[in-house]
Amino acid sequence: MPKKHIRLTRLELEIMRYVWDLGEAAVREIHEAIPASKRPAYTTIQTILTRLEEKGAVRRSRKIGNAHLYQAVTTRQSTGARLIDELLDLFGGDSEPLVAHLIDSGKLTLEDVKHAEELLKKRRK
Amino acid sequence: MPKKHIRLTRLELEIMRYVWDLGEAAVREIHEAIPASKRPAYTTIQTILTRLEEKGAVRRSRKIGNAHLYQAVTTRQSTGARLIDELLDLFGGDSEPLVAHLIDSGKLTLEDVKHAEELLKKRRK
DNA sequence: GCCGTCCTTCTACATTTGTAGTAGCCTCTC
DNA sequence: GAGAGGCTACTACAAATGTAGAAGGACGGC
Repeated sequence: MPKKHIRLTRLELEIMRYVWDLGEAAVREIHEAIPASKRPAYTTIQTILTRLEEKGAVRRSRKIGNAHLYQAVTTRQSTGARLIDELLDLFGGDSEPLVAHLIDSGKLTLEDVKHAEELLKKRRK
Repeated sequence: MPKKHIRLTRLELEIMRYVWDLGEAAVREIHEAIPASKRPAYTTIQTILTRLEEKGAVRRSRKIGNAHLYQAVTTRQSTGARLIDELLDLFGGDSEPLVAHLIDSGKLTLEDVKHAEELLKKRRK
């Protein structure tokens, strides 16, 4: 069975994004992928990856040369789902404010909505 | 001008929820409003409120007897908006996965979607 | 086979966060 | 106006988080 919940910190989440995006990543790849302006030291990334490994969010998949490659264990979906649920709590479980903000900030398109509607109808059956 | 960003921790956010819900709240009110099973010590709430005050998220509005009443400075909306945006970053700015999860977990109704659609159409003009 | 690189592993440490006790100051009630 | 009870202000401290240096091992090129 899957781990209860893995609580990731902001920085950990930030690093996870790269792991998810890259599929499989070495410390150096992640380090270089981070915009120079906010790039932490190489060893900082390493430390975080080690902690992520301890938390069970990533695992070492294989080695290339003497470098480890890390791979996500937790999916972006499930991690995101938890965060969304937490966010909803903030609004007492009502998703309306959330959707409203997405629209206000132009992140939710009409197309997205149509798609959502379809999903909903399909689901209803 | 408003503070750059106020970064609230999980517990702080939890407490803010009560402040928002109650409009104006004393430490004791919040303390009692929290379900006994997860209720921290009275002074813990107090500490958090003091920190929230330092961060500029709440302010002391007035006193009742010798107790301070706290009031939110930051709105639930703006705080939520920031969190949503952070969440979106996780998905590379694509709100689809977010909406999909809302639907999967039954939090987004067809009615919500219709409403969103209207908003969008209005906004497009 | 040797050397420079690069990677890992360990260790360190300041801050932030969660959690709460203590002491003393008000206030309301007699 | 004296006492009880509640409230605040201070202090404390462990754990989590962000951040990184140092030391040494291994790999690839020559």
